[in-house]
Amino acid sequence: MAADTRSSPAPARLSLAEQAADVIVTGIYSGALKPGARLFEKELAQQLVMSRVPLREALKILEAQGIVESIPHKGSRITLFGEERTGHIVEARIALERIAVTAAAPRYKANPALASGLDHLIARMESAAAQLDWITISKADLDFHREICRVSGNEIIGKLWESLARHVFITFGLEKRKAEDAAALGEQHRRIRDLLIAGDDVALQTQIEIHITRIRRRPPKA
Amino acid sequence: MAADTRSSPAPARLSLAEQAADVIVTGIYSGALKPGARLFEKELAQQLVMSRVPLREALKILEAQGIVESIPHKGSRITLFGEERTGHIVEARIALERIAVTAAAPRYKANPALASGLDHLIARMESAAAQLDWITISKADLDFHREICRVSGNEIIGKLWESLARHVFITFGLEKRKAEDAAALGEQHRRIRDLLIAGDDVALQTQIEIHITRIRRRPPKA
DNA sequence: AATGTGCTAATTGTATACAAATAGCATGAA
DNA sequence: TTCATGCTATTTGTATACAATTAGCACATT
Repeated sequence: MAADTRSSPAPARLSLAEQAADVIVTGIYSGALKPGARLFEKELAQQLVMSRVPLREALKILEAQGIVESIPHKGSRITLFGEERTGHIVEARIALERIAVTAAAPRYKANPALASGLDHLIARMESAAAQLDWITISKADLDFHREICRVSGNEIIGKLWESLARHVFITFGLEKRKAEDAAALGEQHRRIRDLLIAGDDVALQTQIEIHITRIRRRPPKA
Repeated sequence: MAADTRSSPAPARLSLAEQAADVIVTGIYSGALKPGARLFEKELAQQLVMSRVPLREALKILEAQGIVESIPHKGSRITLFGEERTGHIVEARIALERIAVTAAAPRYKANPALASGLDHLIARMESAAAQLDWITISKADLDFHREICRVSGNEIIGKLWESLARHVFITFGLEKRKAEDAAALGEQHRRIRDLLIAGDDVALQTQIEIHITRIRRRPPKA
């Protein structure tokens, strides 16, 4: 059999608990699960077609990441995402991504071929933007930044990013979406890509901050 | 009955899984569990006097935080803490704590009474230092920085800190300990405390970086 | 000898069953 | 009416039992 036809089973690289965590987060993104809502284990488990054991593992993961808040013997609820929290997420994101690009830039400069990973994600982002497929846009956007973290080689930043990315993803779901925003994404990310290859750290720092902050206060003229 | 005599049971603010996670991390700190070692669920569970269910929840938490690495159907092992990783932890810590102090400083300046929380922790740190009680020193040290995160009001930073703090704690356990280091801790932290109340952000930024970096390259003269 | 194959033991993954704690409501007394 | 008390139903927490996957070893084949 051919080596990479990848037929049926697919070795399952993610545990059931992690898959459940993803489904829950996507549910929050899509609005099916609302911030502040209580999560009943039995109910959620049968919705996800699994028993309570792996579901509880998923809840523990999400609790460690701050997506869910639990009180022993009282249950879990989805963390509230207010104005203030959204601001905190942006702040943390800027801090994290600044280190990531600073560490990654020399590697991209030394080996520009690494940028192909970013190019693929930009392409995916743009094709999704053409159809206003927001969830694919959001995921590709976060994957772009995850890729930078990966290339940076700093695994700690990578782990922290995994937590933060879920928060960012959820805020993406909460935003009002405008077609013009989608159209601008490709250019935004391409600029970051180019600065990474150029290795211009100073420009990167400001560009990252603009890019992350952009979403909230957009220019008046559009 | 008197309101705060807090007799026997104590409402259990932490789930068994979270307690288990703490015990495991402390085990790594103390050297009982070694980085790279595989963790067998059955064995660990009976050592901690619990069943595999809450233990697995603990492992999921630790995996989300990067303390443990798991592969489905193959098991979990403690993440390796090499030179490189230690450096990454320091980098991430500087980035996180910089935002924390920047956000917290105005609050300390506006309300200096908040600093009493820090003072208590410094006191605990110094009394532990007098006896070279390293684990208490380490915990108080991290509690000091956790307190700053708390006062900053940024809950995202708080969550990320919880992950990072466990890494830092473990590196504390791996360090060679010298009495002179213990003696210097009080002064180090008191300086940060003072700058927070003064609200001097620029000085704080450099002081935090020095403080965090200190541990690794110490001055030649002592 | 080297390699491949099948069996067995060990380990992880999941479901079910049961214990403990909580919350809501009804009941009753002040 | 208001507050306290106790019962019941719901929900979470944990243990045990079983299924599925993996790893190691013996054995056979080339």
